Amino acid sequence: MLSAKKTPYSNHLLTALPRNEYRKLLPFLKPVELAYEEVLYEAHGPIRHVYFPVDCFVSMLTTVDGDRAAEVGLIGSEGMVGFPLALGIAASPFRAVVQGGGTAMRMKLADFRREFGTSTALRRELLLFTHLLMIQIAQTAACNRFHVVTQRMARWLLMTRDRVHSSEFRITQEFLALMLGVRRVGVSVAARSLQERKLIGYRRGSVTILDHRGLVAASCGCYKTVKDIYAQAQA
Amino acid sequence: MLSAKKTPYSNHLLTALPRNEYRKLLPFLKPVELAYEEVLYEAHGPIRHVYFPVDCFVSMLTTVDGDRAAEVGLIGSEGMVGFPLALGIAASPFRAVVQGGGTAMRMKLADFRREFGTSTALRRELLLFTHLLMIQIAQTAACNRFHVVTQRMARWLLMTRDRVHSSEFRITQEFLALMLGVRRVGVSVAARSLQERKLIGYRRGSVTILDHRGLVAASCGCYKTVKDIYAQAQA
DNA sequence: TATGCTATGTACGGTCTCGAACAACATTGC
DNA sequence: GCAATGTTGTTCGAGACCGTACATAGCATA
Repeated sequence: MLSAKKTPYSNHLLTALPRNEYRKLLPFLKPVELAYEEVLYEAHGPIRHVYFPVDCFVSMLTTVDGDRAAEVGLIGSEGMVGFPLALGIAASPFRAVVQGGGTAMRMKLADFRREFGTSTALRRELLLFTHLLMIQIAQTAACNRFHVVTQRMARWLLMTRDRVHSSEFRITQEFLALMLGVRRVGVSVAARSLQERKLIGYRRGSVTILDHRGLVAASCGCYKTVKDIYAQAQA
Repeated sequence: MLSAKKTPYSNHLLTALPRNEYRKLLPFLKPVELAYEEVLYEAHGPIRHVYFPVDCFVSMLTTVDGDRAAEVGLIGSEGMVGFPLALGIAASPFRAVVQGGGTAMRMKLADFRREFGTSTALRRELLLFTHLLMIQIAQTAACNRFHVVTQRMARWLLMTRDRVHSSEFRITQEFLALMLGVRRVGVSVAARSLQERKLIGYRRGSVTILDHRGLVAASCGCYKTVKDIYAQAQA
């Protein structure tokens, strides 16, 4: 563990609800510890619980050609894993894998459906979040098309930082390569490039962002574009 | 015009509605002719009308780095342009450009909002479509990462065929390059490759799919993956 | 301390795509 | 007919990334 104390952060979707609606949900929310690499949903698999990340975050992966996979979206405390339920779908189109281990608030499918049906505020929040996630995915599509590994890696590190609320986090180059859909060698080279520019530091299995602004400059505009849209929508 | 007669096709979202709900919408639906390259929404621009394509189709484009753009999704008669309204958002995150000119049913924003609020079936259909579009966008993200121009071009041609319900359609290599986010030269080479394999034919500004199955084989699996998901969901 | 296992570094030739420039051809209007 | 415009074909060197293989370094356990 990198920090001894629990982070004071909570889930943004929940805290944005009116107080009485939030109270109404509380009995059905159960804090759970999610472990690194834990699979919450398989691709096309059933959604039995929804998760509101608190200090962890989750990758959404799409598979192509049977085996290869690429990350299409990242969900942290700004959202909910299980968003397809907001569209009335109880199956996850993507594989959902826990990246940064930590706490999340979990709710059973049946409870969620009932509360979702009765809470206008929850519906509004969740549909807005789904909209934002869609934008993130679309930006990833364009980003994958135009930007080089180093830029995409910088973007990923920044997005992760925003979701774990920490400049240091555990991640191996191998895993990062899986997320970015490139060879580990590519990550290795990109990481060294960022390190030589003193933007990040890394040791076996963990990365530290040393120069946030520099890293933003080294990343593609996709980071800032999406972040600004999120910030504006959730203001 | 490639065909003298009007196609008998209609919009799937509308025809899937219960008859009485469809009748209720009819007074507010106005058929309009959409022209090639017409811009329905600017990126981040307001949505003043929604469009249910009948025999035309529309590209959703995301901009990066200020100028470059890439297509992230294609909407035809299986859906509705203006889907963000289903999520309660009246601004389009993407630029929406008419690709294949033709007919669409248009509805004013205020009318749509009112009907959307009262029709359970319309809500369900639209949310399902939004879910499918999300999957298409995510698949595009992965596809952009892993597949070469020829495969992606084959996929695009097949997706377009499905949406215009015709094996021949007007498209220049220049425009196709914009959609795929590559140079025109890349499209030129890919097109010739497909032509030499007798999968497509093309002349100045128009393409014909000669061998559908062969083209599917030449495309990446992304085409079939997404198509199967659409087919299953709309069965 | 020795032994594995995991994580990272480095090297190689090959392929795809890039940006740029120029040539050839088709279509339209004068 | 000619000129202007729009569409497609071809070439060049450069760069990014691929797949693969092998070497080194950190960490855990016995």
